[in-house]
Amino acid sequence: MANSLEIFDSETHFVDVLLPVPIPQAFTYRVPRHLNEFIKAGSRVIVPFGRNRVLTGIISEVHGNPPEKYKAKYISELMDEEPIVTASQLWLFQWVADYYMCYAGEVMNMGLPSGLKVNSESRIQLNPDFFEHDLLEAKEQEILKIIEENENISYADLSKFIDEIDVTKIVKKLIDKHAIIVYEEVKERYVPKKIKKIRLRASLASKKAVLKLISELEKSQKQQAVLLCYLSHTSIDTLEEKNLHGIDKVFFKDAETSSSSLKTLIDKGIFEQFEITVSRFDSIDTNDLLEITLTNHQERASNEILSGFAEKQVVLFNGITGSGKTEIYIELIQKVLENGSQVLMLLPEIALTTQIVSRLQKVFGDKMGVYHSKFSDNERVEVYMGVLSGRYQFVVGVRSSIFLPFKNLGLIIVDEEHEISYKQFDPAPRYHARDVAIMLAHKQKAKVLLGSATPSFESYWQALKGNYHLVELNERYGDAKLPSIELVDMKEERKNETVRKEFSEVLLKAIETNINNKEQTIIFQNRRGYAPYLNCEECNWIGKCHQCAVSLTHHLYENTLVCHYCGHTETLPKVCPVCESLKIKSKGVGTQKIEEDLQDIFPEASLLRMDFDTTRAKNAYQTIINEFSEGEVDILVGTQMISKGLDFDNVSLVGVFNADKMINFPDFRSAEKAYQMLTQVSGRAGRKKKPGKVLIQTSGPEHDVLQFVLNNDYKGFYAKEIKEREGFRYPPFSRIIGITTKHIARTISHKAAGLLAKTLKEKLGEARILGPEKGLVERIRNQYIFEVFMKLEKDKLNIPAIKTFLREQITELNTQKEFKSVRFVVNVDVI
DNA sequence: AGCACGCCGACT
DNA sequence: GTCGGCGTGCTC
Repeated sequence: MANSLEIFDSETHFVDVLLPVPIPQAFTYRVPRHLNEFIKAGSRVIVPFGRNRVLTGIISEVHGNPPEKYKAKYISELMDEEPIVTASQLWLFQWVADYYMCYAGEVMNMGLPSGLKVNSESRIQLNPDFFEHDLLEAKEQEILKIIEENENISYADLSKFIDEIDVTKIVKKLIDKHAIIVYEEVKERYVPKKIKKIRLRASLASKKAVLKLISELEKSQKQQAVLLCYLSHTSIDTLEEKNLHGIDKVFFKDAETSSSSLKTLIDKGIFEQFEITVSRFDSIDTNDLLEITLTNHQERASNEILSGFAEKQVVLFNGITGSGKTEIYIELIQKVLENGSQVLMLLPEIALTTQIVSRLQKVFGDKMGVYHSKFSDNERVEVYMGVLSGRYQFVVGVRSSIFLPFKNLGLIIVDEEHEISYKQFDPAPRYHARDVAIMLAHKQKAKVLLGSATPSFESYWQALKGNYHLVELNERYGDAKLPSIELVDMKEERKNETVRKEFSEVLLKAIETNINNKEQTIIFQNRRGYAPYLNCEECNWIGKCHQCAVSLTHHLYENTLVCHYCGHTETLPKVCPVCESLKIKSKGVGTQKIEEDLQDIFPEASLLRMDFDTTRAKNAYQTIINEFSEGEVDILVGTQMISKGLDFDNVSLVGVFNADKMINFPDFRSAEKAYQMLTQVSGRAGRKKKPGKVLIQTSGPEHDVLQFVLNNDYKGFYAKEIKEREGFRYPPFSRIIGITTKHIARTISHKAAGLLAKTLKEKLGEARILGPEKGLVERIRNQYIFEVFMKLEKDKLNIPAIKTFLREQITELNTQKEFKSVRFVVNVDVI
């Protein structure tokens, strides 16, 4: 109907466009005829969306079917001559959306660097057909005058012209009266990096001409100096050829020549200035690349991996910490690159800024692209486009680099495969980079190497079942010894009253010895801030966040109370806000407190702290690591950040402050996580010649996780835990889908979760549904949180069908007026 | 998700 | 009276 008056022929094209909005439907736009021959799936388009929004989208399909129920709008602009998104990426966006129960547009939004999207800015224009100026109020006239004088002014600039607080309101009135027109100006965000260069006018670029010029400038000493500076950077004998490229303008500045003289020479037409586009990444000298040789053990492991790939798509490489996994990776990467295929190596975010990348760079030079979240938008676009053009055949990156435009991957390496940071938690898509990597590799017929010293149960289980090939390496590199691990029984120490500020005597003695021996110590406490809560000893008041159901953490240096969930910050009260008592005390221990206490106990020692708070700035992380590696620092206090991919030669002691919190966390995975974390942290000790020592403070030394860590017995630990998992049908025997309800009213959130759980139980049986339970934190940002979990056996159930059913049930609940504003967040494979 | 529209409280 | 709070609905 909507199209009844329009005439379409075989030359009328339509496109389905992926837009960065969480809406299930496809959006169909019409293609203006002049773009017909240029339109391709995978290219970016700018489209009007809604009343006056302008968005960048990706064409997912070109077709000739006019939509039946509405009139398609026209594309406003085609941004690319050639697609910048590959067919494989389009497929992956859809696969991730289906599997993780979100929308392809959301996946696209996350997968593309934001520099590839456009910025739009509202600009204002006079309406040429408006003549009723006398009908306007004074204020409106005033603003209209400014617009008249500054044609096409932006909204933001307009408010700078006038003190009026509510410019927008008056502008709105002017729009209503048709005095002005507002439109969206769109511009690309990516800005290529340019440098300014200087060269001689072509006719002067010869030895003869230049010599003449030098003598002509005899009277203008400063200008002559500029010219001589130029010649010192080129070469007078090959001037004609060298002059084409010119020299960087900064060279003149570095040589401290007069900038006004340079300008004069440019104005006289002797020099000319031009710009070239350069890469944002420093080029690396490719003549000086490092060669690596493998030890016998590494050689054997490498060969086993290769023969594993002959049979299986995925190889799980279980190599203990310090076994030199990186060298083996390098060897494999080189082999795959020689075959002309691409390689992607995934690293957990935090490991990426460090030593491993610089090591890889020494081997692969600038063939290797690095994709990291601390890069700027512009830098990320350059890596993206570098992969697309084939300039980077090898990329090391964080989890989102699985969405880069690879065309012929031969190998994906997922290092520290067990790391839970591979799973994106918020926002959608809540994907697991390792699992998506396996899917992507399957699609591109590539191999996957999962590496870990403490494999996830999922992967180890797959390996033992024979679905993955398993390679193990139990030798440390060189003569490095595994650290000796000891438990410190805090109950015992408390009884003997040897505990000082929560530190055991054993640990303090060990630190002291270490300081005296000029060796370094790492203290691990997985809690940042100074103290986890503030408590009034008079009335028992506890500082809580007003919009989340958690206590506020005391941060000493900032003198603040901070909510670690919503980021809310307030200044530390001097007296109790309830009873005005002065007896308000910090309780519990965070990294700041440990740092302070250690400084107290060892006033001579130099300390560093590494946690979320000290590593916010772009290079802060690197700075701390450098400072610590240089060896002047005695003790490094840190959260789990310190456990990832760092090798310090001089660390001979690792102290784990409180192991009990990790072990007793209410989650079926807590033992697995605690084992992984303790093993990783222990691995930081004694990487070179010195055998390291690890001291774990605990009040429950008999706990079997600790016993397994002590004996470095991954297999024993796995064997015991997997039985329990099987008994309770927990992963890897099942898949868990979590559904979270969020609402400002507790009862409504609870009721919605309850109803959903009820229908799911009816459909799938009581045993498969857990909950609803209130969230681990009951309220975050004023939203009450309830959770329902589905435990679905992989082998018995049709999980895609269950997902569809779940989606329908959520939609159904959202149509009921009581639950209209309840937010349902679905998390497939919750961790 | 954003953004506009629309319907009720507390204020110059 | 009106400003502006956020509930509701729509986006090709």
